[in-house]
This record gives sequence, structure tokens and C-alpha cells, in this order.
Amino acid sequence: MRKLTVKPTTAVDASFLETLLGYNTRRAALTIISVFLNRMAQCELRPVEFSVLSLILHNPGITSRELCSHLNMLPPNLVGMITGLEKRALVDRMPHPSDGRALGLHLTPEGIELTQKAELTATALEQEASDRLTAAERKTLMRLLQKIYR
Amino acid sequence: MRKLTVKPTTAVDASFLETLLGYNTRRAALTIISVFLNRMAQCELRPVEFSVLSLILHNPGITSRELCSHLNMLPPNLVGMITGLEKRALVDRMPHPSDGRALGLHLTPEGIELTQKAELTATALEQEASDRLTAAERKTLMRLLQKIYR
DNA sequence: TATTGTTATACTCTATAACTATA
DNA sequence: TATAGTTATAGAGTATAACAATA
Repeated sequence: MRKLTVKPTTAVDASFLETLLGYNTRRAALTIISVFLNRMAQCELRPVEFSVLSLILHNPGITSRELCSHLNMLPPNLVGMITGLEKRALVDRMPHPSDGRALGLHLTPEGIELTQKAELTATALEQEASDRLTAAERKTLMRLLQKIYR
Repeated sequence: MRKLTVKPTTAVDASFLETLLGYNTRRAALTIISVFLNRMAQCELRPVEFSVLSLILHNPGITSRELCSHLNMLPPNLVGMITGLEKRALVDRMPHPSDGRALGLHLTPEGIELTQKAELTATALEQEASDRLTAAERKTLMRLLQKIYR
């Protein structure tokens, strides 16, 4: 049996930081990402890999360039990830039908299966991470967040 | 004159990702951080450095350990940052009054001045980053985010 | 024995410059 | 000339193990 660690309740005054949207948003994001990492370990997917796979699933033939601009990533940082997903036989790079420079990205059958499983896992873990919010609050939160980044 | 780049409106379907709280929170956080980095360059402060200085300002004598547990950082990653802030003559490490192992952190007069200026800058840039939200929406957003990480 | 601060270190994430093939 | 994908590389962020001094 592991003894419970009694945390000394350090009464730190963070009242100013907590008036900042950036601080609150970042702290909440880190909390959710932490739950994500734990639960998504079974699929061996990190947050951005999951986003990439999900976008390919719903947009077969999407190019790296489109992924990058939609996920706010830089092309050099996507190359290795796609290569890794291809080595795991989840993704195929195929010639683009109309642009000889580009490559269309597609999921393999195994990729489709894993991504669909991962999407269910993601939906479930989100519920866990936001279990102190009502359904209405959750909906409001999403709408307000989208007003910031969209 | 620079020609405007006409962005090809890539109609990417991200409807599934946008149902996820983690995705929306992370995207919003990255958007605000980007504004932060631009505006806070004048103070030469990065987000975590700003948080550290603000916490020391409002909690003089706080220890590294307390900073770490409140900001969810690991002690080895704070050492270099504090050393850097000390070299810039913004922070002093002083003996802790009751615990010989610990060091109390304090701001120098220059540190106080810079941090106060930075707090004003932070409050202003937040307004800019969330200018599509009403005051009431902003308040609601903060309350809901805190329900996730607190 | 446990904790604070620290060093060393490794791994991931992010950013920039430059190359190639094609448009 | 501009763009898609790529390589190499540098810098920032984050993680663990281990040590000295103190509790």
C-alpha cells in the first residue's frame, strides 16, 4: 500500500494570473492533454498524430500543406510524423491527381480502424476531463473558444 | 509593395476535431500565446517567465518548490529560468527564514517595475486576443476553464 | 528517511534555411 | 517566380536519475 502524500496547502496568491485568459486557457489545455496522453497510450497516438489521422480520415487525399495550414504546423515538422505513420502502415502517400508536386494522404484499412477507435477514445476521455461541466456549459465553452482561434 | 497572397480556401472538414474540448482549448491557447509572444517581446519575457515573475511579485519569498507545484513545472526546468532572471537583476534568491534547504525568491526594484509593466501589457493583449468576445462571454469562458484545471 | 535545490542528460516540440521537383 | 515536399539543424520545452545540504 502506498501512503497518501499529504500536500502542504501552500496558499499561493495567483489571483492576478487567474484574471488572464491566456493563463486559464493554457492551464486547461495542459490538464486535458495530460488525460489524453494517459488514455490514448493504448493507441500509441500523441495529440497531433491523432489530429492528423482524424483529418486524413475525414478528408482522404488531403495534402501535407493543407494539414499544416489547418493545424498551424510547419511543413518540416510534419514530414517525420507522416513517415512514422506510414511505417506503422496507418497512412499511404499517393500521387496527387492534379498537382505533380503534391502527395495525397490516405489511411490504410488498419489506419481507418485505429483512427475510428481513437476517435471513440477521444470522445470518452473528453467527458472524463470535463466531468465538472454540464452539457450546456461544455457547449458554451467550445463556442467561446472557437471565437478566439477561428 | 508586396502582393497579397491569395489563400486557396481549402475546404478542410475538421468537424469531428471541433467537437473535442481538447482540440478547441489547445488551438485557442496557441492563438493567445502567439499574441503574447509578439506583444511581450518588448519586455523580453516568455509566458512562463511572466507567470513566475507575477507569482513572485504577489508572493514575495515564495520558494521554487511552490512555484513548481503551482505552475505544474518540474524543479530542474525552473533552475535555469531563475538563474537567467537573477542575471538580468530581476530576481534575488535569499535565505529562507525558517527552512535552511529552501531559498525565498524576491523581485528587485527593477524586477517589480518590469513585472508591473508586463502585467499591464498582458491585460491589454488579452483584450486584443479576445476582442470578438463580450465582457460577459469572457467572464463565462474563464469560469468554465477554471472548472477544468482547478 | 524525506525534501529543496541542483546538475547532467535525453527526448520531444518548434523554428529557419536551403535544396529538388513541379507549377 | 512561386509552391509542395524534404533535409539538416538549432533552439525551446519537458522528462528522469542522482547528488549535497538540510529537515
